[in-house]
Amino acid sequence: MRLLVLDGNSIANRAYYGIRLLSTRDGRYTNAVFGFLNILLALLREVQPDEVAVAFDLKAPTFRHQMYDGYKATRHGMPEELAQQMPVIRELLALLGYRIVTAEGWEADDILGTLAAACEMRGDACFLATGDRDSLQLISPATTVLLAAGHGETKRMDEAAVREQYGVTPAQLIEVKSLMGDSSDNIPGVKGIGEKTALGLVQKFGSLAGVYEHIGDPSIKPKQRENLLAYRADAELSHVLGTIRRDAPIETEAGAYAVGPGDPAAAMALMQDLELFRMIDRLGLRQKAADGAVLSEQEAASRLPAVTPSPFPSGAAGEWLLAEQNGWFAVQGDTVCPLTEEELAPLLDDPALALHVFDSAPLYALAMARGGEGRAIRWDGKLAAYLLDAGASRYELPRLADRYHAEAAFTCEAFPEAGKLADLFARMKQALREEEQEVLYETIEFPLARVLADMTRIGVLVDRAGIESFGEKITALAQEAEARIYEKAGERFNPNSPRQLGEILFEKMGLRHGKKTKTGWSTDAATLEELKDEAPIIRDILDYRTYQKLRSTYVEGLLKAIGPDGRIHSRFNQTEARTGRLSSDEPNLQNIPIRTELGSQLRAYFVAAPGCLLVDADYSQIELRILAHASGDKNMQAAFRDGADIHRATAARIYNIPEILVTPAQRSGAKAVNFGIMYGKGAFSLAHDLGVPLAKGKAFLESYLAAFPSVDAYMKNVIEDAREKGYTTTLFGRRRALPELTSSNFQLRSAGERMARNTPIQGTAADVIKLAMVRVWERIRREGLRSRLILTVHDELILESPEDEAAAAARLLREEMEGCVAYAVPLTTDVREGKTWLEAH
DNA sequence: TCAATCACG
DNA sequence: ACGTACGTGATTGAG
Repeated sequence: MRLLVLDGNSIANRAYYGIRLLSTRDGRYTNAVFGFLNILLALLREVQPDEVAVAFDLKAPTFRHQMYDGYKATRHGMPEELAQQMPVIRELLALLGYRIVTAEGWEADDILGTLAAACEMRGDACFLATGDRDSLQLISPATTVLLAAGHGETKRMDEAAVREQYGVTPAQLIEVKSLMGDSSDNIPGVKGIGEKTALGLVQKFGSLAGVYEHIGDPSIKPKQRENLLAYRADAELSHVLGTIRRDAPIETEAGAYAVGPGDPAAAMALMQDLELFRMIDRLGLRQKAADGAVLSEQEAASRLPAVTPSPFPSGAAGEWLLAEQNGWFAVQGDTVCPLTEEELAPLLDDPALALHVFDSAPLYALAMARGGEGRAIRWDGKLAAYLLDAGASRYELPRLADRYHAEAAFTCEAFPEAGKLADLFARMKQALREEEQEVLYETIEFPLARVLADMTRIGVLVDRAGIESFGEKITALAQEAEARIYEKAGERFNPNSPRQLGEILFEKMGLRHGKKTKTGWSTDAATLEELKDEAPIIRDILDYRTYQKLRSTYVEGLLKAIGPDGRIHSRFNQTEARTGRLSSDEPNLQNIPIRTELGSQLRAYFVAAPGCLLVDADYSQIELRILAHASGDKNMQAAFRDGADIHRATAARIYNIPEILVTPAQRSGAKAVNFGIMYGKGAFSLAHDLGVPLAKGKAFLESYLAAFPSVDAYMKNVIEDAREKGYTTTLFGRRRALPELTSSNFQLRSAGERMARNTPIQGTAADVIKLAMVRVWERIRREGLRSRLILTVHDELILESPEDEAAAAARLLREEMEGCVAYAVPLTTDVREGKTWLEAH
């Protein structure tokens, strides 16, 4: 017989802190629930128990509380985000058939101790799962502790492991703790005695009592002896407080904790409500719920026409749904037709068909690869899903079906039955209408998919030989810097490893360390920059990092990505960024260096095809202009009209002086606030960036907000509005859910507030350039031009144009970009032409 | 697989 | 008292 006992509170705590905060669309937190189930599944796999008990603390004061009032007084209260999830965890466990054990006035670890003792009496094996090291005292030949380590992993602790780690027996851990105390449990211990000393004493004298029997022993230092005698009462009280009890009033009979059938259907419904769709299958709930409902399944089957895959009918017409689920399937009514790519490609431009698809991007790519355009594609469920929840990490049919409660049972193995896809699509269309995102969908998001597919297909030409020779130069520079590093460090190590680098700089060389990271001292550029006057090696490390980055990410990364046509065909992802921006990958062409002279040389190798020019246009200060418009701030709007230089004009308004008198420091201060204001930057970091005292940073921020009062009001309003609604919107109606805004956790809430400030601005800028892209692409086509849209970098569009067409293309680009919206301040662009990206930008 | 770092807007 | 700027993607090292 094997009994598994979980310390429910402790495991929930581990689960909560081990997994980033997850929430449902309507803002209920689920990370602890999810993490708890993860850990439970791992435990079941490892222990293979015959019985399972889950112990929870009851909130009432415990037995040990009553004995010592201060006990646990300093333990932090459970965060609200976790507290909310505790009853859910308990409910779910019960629905899964597990027995929950509590006892009024007793703590979970006392229940663990009691069950372990009962197992020992019977000769059964007991496994205690907890994150609390106190439970190690319960270890015996029959009792093993599985210490939760995070990420569902556990560390198996038995007698040998305790002896190896602490050099004492499990029972002696109580003696150790009564000497050293435990501040998190408010167990006082003996002042001046820490873990090392306590372990040493117990190893030598066996127990607390043994220590006092040999209090005169010469190995005890006089100061320690004095403390031991002075705090003897604390030590003895600690011994009582630290001993886990084994006599809690709970059921201990064999068989009392057998796992019951539970209620799989209700458990599944709860998991769906919590949007933990993956977990449903991992727990095998779908099967169990189905087994329990055989009758209704049969009834359902008798009502629905039996659906068998059939070939796509020749001459088919009208609306078909199309989605990929281990192969492509077309669906119409009750008909389901599997399709190979060969069969599918011609359908994508069939004038008789209207295809409502899930994920149009690969379909456009397929159509274009065969010379088509994908004209039959009329609607894309993946884009709808993105607009309905930009926060989701992935968009997949099975989980969407669950989320929208389409009466679907999509599985990963087979395509859903006919009708279910239609149900899901209909619900998403309805939701788009209700959220007033239809216009955004119709005019921007849907038509953009084809534009992006076209950009990927065309790609951008690069000068391979140029990149290679740049690479050789950089490699040589990197090797030289590396040699200087080894020479100055006096040894060889891997300078790419922040850990090894930290050891050299902060331990061996004794440089003062700044911020810490999770794994050691930070060695990032900002930290090293502060040290560069203290040791010459710093310059070499910073240089090495620069060269290494250029070589690995850019030179090697780009060379790997060049296609047989000499061009790089990056993807432009439409459902990745939560603000509505596009992202680019394989390779990312939106982070090609420009800020340094050396790095920007790479842009010379992005070139126009022979006989062509690159025509590059970028919006000037689009986000600040959107802020000026959205806030309605007349002063900021005037600043944009007044000056060629917005930061100078801003400074002039802050100080109420003519632009000509603005000093460089005033201008750079204004620039920093202009950007900081959109991100929710505080006085602290503003002051830090400007290198001025905190008070000065504060004053700067205040004068700024006084000079632009409507900006101040707008920012406050946008946060408040998002808090009430639970989401924020762009000027085009794009949404982003922000459940963080109602968190009781200061850090989370603050982060939410910064997102609420920034998303409407960044997102609106994304809406604008996306609209411009659609218009540019369609106009080029309409006018029969040979220019092609090839790149976009957030506020920048690049065309590749035949030389004789470049001037017209430049005009078109400017007109469409500047003219696609009419805001209170004009959106202006800088347009340039050149043979390379370096020249054109 | 995650953390640290750094490239861009 | 908190802890200090939004949004991405690629590479590297290390558990």
